[in-house]
Amino acid sequence: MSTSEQTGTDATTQQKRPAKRVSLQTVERLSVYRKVLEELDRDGVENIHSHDLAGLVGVTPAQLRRDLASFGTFGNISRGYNVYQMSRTISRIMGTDETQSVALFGVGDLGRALLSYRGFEERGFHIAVAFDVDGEKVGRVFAGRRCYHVDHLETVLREFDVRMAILASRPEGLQALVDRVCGSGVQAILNFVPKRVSAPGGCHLEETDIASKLEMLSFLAHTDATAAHTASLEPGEPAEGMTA
Amino acid sequence: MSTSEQTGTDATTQQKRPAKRVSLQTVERLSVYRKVLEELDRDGVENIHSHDLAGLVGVTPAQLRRDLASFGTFGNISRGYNVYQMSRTISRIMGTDETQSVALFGVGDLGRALLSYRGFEERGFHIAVAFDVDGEKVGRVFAGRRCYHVDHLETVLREFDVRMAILASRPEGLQALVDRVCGSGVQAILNFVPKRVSAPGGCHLEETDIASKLEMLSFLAHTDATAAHTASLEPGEPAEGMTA
DNA sequence: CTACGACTGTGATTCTATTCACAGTAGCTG
DNA sequence: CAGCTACTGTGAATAGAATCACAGTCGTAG
Repeated sequence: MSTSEQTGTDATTQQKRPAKRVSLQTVERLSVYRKVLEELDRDGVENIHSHDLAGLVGVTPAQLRRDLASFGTFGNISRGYNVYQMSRTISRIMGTDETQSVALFGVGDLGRALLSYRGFEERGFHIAVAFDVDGEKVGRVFAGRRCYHVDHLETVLREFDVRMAILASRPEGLQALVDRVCGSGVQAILNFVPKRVSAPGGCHLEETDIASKLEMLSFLAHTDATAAHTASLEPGEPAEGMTA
Repeated sequence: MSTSEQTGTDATTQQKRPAKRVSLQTVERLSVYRKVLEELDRDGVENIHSHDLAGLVGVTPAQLRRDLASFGTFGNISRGYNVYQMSRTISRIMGTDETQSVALFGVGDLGRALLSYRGFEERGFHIAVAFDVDGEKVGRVFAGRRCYHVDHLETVLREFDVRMAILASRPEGLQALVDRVCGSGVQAILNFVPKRVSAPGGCHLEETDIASKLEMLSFLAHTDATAAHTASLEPGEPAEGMTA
């Protein structure tokens, strides 16, 4: 939403490669493909056809093929896609073929959980440093990562060559934090704090509101508990006047 | 995908109320609207126009109006929408106007973080019970919630009248767990475990893969670091042969 | 060596979501 | 009380994503 501005004033107009514009939904699916492909690779599968892989990840074969085709030609006809190769290629597309340093802001309960989450390393991310404002936490080491005071983020971020950040702090002053972080070379931010912030141009920001997911699920559960998939309000409440 | 079948053979063909089909994206936005509306309500704002609210949440006024209109008529012309009323109405639509009991599976780092997360209660969710398989954890109380052994989930879930569940366990045997949970009256599951599972009919399942979000951000950061928004593969790697 | 079967990549099509734009109306002003 | 302003709700238009369906190709089998 905040990441979709970008006027089409692309300098290099005459490109050889397809260079299509790729939707975020495609990228999201790519991530799933890669996850499944790695499992397949571990199981020793070498090649797979589009409709088999599509079945495993829960999309249509056509969609899978189109997703992949946005990045060029992948598959060998009548042998399908090479599992290992394709997994590597997707990693390269996403920039996760080499481990990237990530900074964590906020060493509360969630922050600590993220620090000890094993899933990041094997997906190409390494939380290199943590930040907090709490004097109790600053200076300590959590799961192998030192916690610095937010005041020094500019220096520390550059020192560790951090390009991505995760926000798991208190909501107070979050926007100011985002601005500073973006100003220090961070290009992408994953925000767990349930507070709306916006990133300056050139920096991508992704919200992850856990409670919001629950709300969606609650809606789904409630709606098809009553009507099958039609949601309407009971006729008794058109939200009138009440203007104090 | 699995929730979009439903032929239009609606019994009550002559409905007064709109009863349109609502997309998940709309619901996701509703959740954001409500969050912002509650902030506004706390700040004492009583009414707001579509374009002001739209500006705050980052959508177009037209989209906001249409989202709301899928559920009936909300707004007072030339006074806009009543903040408090609308917030309540959205809660009612999502079924979060009354607190719902949620079960947590897996009391690892993430599970404990979720247990101590304060955001749930104020959004209408209460993690009532926790489950684990670890003998060290079963029987203990975490942040006020008792941890039961997964073996007894059927009894405990019914006892606490749980309709929603959060998965934060180990990936082993996850599908079996999902099946049992769904068989015990749970209608919606939020899955944090990075493993693909499917829910039986009538039960909704939502994936939340944190690493996947980072991958998306990594992609975005890498692509507009090179070309503005066009992503292509370097010409050197068409993923040929290599079939061992 | 040739003919067949099956798969990928992609133009064309359908379906869905978003935006535009305006009719209709509530409140305000003089 | 009449006229004006500015808003909502919604039909129509547009943009975008998913699917269909087939041309072209590769491997295989006889």
